[in-house]
Amino acid sequence: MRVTQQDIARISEVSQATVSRVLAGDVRVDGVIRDRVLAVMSTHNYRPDVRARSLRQRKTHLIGLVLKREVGSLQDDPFFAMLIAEVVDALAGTPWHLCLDIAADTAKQHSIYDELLRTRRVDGLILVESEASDERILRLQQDRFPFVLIGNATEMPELHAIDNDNFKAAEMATRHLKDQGYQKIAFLAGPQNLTVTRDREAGYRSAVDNPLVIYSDFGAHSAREAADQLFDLHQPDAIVAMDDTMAMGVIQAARARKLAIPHDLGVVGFNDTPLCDHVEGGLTSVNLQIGNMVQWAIRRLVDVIEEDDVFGSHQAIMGCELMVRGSSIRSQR
Amino acid sequence: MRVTQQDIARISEVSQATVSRVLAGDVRVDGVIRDRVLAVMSTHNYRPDVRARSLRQRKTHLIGLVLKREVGSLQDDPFFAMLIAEVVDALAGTPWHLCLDIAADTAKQHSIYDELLRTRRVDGLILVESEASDERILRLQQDRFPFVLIGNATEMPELHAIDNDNFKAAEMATRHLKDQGYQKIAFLAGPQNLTVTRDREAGYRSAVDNPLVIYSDFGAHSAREAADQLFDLHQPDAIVAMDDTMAMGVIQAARARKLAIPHDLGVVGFNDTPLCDHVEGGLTSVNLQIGNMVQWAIRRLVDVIEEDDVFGSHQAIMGCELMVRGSSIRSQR
DNA sequence: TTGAAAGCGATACCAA
DNA sequence: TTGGTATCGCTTTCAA
Repeated sequence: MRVTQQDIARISEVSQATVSRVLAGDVRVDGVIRDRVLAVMSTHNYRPDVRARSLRQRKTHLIGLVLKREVGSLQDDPFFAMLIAEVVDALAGTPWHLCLDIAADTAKQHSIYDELLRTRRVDGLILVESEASDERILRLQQDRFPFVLIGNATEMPELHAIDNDNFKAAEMATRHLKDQGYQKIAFLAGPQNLTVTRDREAGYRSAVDNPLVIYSDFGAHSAREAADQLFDLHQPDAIVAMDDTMAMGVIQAARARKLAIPHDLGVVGFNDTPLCDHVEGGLTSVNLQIGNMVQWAIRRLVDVIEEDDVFGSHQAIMGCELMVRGSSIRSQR
Repeated sequence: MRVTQQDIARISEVSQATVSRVLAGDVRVDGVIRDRVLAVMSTHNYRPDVRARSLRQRKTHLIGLVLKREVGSLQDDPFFAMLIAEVVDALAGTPWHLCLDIAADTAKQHSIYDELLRTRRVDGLILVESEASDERILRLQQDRFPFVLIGNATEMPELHAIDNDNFKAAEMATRHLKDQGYQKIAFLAGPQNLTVTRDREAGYRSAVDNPLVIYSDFGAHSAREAADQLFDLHQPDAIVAMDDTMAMGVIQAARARKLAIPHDLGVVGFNDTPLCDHVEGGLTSVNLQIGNMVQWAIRRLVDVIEEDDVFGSHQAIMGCELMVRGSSIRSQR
């Protein structure tokens, strides 16, 4: 059997309570006793059982992240890779750990939320790609489960949330293409029901005279099909895509038609993923500072969890930066 | 306060033990009582507390995966993205959840193993990129912690492990280039101390007359530098790279030198990541069936955990397939 | 400063 | 078939 606090107490000839105090760093414990207990702990390689501790302290030190994606479609999405990487990085060295799940559809997501939160598997949740008006959010809020949102929550200022200035980001990307001399700039949007789509579309529209918008699912494949439609119907000379993967779809479609980038077609993506450097000449992309957003979100979430601060609220808007690369530099030609 | 089993018992006017039995689906419970209890549970939205259950059952239903990477370097590695995606996918719909951590160096990794396993945070561990001879493995084995290895463990047949036939995979990739008429095929290897490097190097050497090997760290950047060295010193006309990201480094170096792919340079990578389709013309790559490996590993791990089957052992070798794309098709020219 | 004892919320054994 | 009760390993009053 594994060694418990009870064992340490017996061997150290003190009470279990004292061992617990030593573990907690309680200053009231006599120095001599503390050293003795610590010595016994280390010789017996004792480590407290987090399961017991979780039960007693009502805290698992686990943070949940539920991805909303078709099973199997995750690998093709550098955004999620970045997101996960950033979360894991932010948690490294802290007492917090990440519990990662995936849910294909909304129904599945509901039950995962239940499994994670109602069963108290995790202490809090990071939500991405959720709509603030989402029924789930209301429920979490109502049950006072700690969570933070990465995304637009301006309509519900009482939520903890961080978002990009997606309007400005899209506007910036579009203006850049305009400045480079592109005339007919299209916007390859994501699913229409997402606020992130709506925000960016608005930013795009504000920068262009004759808006040309097409909606598409995420992923290179859907984007490629949408781009083909755009080429067939409207012959744009530049495309702002909702993310780098979709921009890759555009580039694939362009290659198939022998459209030269950036000469015949300018392309801008979002997220500034490693993909951008892999494209020949480079893919211009809007860096959304996902790392900073994640760090903010986690810090906020931990605060809420620790202080039971479910009522106070903060929201933040993260800045963004246009990373100009070859795919949009027409002026040099 | 949240509703406990005690509450359900009181409201249903039965003992807590009976509620527990209903929850466990114990057939001995009277149908009428069971229905009553279930009704009360559902009206009160009761969900058992996994923390209490974990303590009592000595099982958290959490599986640990510790990534060995510099903090911040994860995003650029589609292999890990695939790995994580596959694990999450494989776990979706099961009672198991993933606990994901990262450790920069070996020392950190040690302490994370301790934190995860000795504290009983997870029930078992999936190890990747570990060497079978690794001291950590001996310790885990000695402590009889459930774990499976994704990697070469032929030297320790008592371990649970699954691996590719890396020798054959590299041999296949190299022969393919030879068949395409490439004369001077170099091998861009990973860190020399990894068995995966050694296995693939051996496969490469077996297929080539004048081996030309250079070692490099993982990642596009290091690979690009290594490729530059190769070009400067040996002018190979084809390169087998240890993974797709490194192959991207090779491609970047080739672009800078105006080497046309596949005409002047043939390139093959490993892992068959989404990257392969993003490269113009496509990147030929060895598909290692990571999904199947992960599924095998998890199935095995769960078996070990559930049946306390720490002694019996199985190892498996996964097949592989060369996915031929444009980067290695010289013959058509 | 230390120890005894009461939980945390579940499971499972032993009687009835 | 059901209820009472010990137990999982730890934290935290309450006394001493």
